[in-house]
Amino acid sequence: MPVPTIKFYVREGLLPAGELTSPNQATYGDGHERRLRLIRSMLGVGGLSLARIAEILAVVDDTSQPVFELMGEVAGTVAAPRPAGSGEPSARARAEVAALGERRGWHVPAGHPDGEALARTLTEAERLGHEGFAVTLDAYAQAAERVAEADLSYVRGLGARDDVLEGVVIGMMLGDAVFGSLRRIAQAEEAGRVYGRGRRGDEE
Amino acid sequence: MPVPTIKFYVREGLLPAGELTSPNQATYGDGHERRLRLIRSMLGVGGLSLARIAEILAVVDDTSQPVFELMGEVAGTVAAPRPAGSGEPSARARAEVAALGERRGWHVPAGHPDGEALARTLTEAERLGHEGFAVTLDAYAQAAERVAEADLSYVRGLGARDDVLEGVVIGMMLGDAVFGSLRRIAQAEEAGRVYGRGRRGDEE
DNA sequence: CACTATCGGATAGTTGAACTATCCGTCCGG
DNA sequence: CCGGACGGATAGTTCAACTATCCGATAGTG
Repeated sequence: MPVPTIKFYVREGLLPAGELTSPNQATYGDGHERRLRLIRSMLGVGGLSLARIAEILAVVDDTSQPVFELMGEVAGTVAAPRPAGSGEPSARARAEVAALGERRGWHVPAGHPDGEALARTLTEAERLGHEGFAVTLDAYAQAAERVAEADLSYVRGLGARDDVLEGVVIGMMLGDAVFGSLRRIAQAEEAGRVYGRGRRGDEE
Repeated sequence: MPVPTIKFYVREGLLPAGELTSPNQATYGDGHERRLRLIRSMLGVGGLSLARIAEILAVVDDTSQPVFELMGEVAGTVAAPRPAGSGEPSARARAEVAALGERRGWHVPAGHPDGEALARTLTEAERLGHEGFAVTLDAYAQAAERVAEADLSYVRGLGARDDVLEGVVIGMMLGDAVFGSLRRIAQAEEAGRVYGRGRRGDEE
């Protein structure tokens, strides 16, 4: 890890400065290394911007609140606010989201950030002529529930506050990456089943 | 859509030039608009780079192969080759991936691109002190299978070749975005169930 | 038929994010 | 006691994705 980069992160407020032992000598500890690794992972695996990383770290470092209030906060902060096309979701997409919430017994009130994000994505699908994509929503939702269960039970197994928050952040990022890979494998598998040996490369 | 941007896309080979009717007049059609919309969506919702978009479009435009051979190709091209940390996956991660493939009856030979990507992500988890994250793999894999089924059955409902390929591309991107939103909603829901009203914002 | 606004094509400049290099003054270590 | 590493500040670099300007030709208007 190049030194100038670390200096840069300190300047940007992502990494606390070391303890000054004298005007030009500072000492770094375990926490610094851990934090640095976390930053690099969010950047690499998570694909987050430094600005977003700074927000997340701010939440993680705010010790003034109980842990589980913060969890949702962190999860929400991890959620990427993609440009996602134009802007406002269509009424139809909103209705679809509301209906889905109803079916699954979810609490997704109007204006819920993730609900809105979902509606915007569905609106984008409509604009692309794929309004039928919404038929997959229930299967996706079931899958999401299963993953969320696994996530939560993993997080519950973590001990201290810092570990939990970091676990949420990391679980969010790694989970996305892991699921992406698994999804592609499963798709290839399914395509093979449906269409008979749809091979991907020259393997097997 | 600003004209200079379109010119730029044409220069980059993302968008075919219009039919030249005279040295300085060209005509654009339906396909151009459709293509442009697709590009903007990959850029926005999918968060892909122009370089990657160009690769994907090249595959979509290559009419020399049967449709379902191309499907896996497109899916693989959509897969983001994140820096994902250092480089080589750990032996342990590889073993974990192989074991998972075994349990699920998947064909994931050594060197399979998505298998490797998955192993790299798990290696990253280890480096972050979360080797236990792997216990969630089976739940994730089940969820991935469910999603893949839904994806495939959606794609089967599309008619012509172009529609199918575009559907794969779009389904991949939209699916990721949709699943991300659903996952966060489901997590909040699950957190609420497990910890009792873990609220997210000031709603409800 | 003249004339100007517009188009296609090419070249060059801008913006923002994430670094990277240089400089300067201090102080630790040999 | 002195050379070289360190902390801090400032400025420069690189890359991606645009954006603006210029040029010559032509299409459409009067």
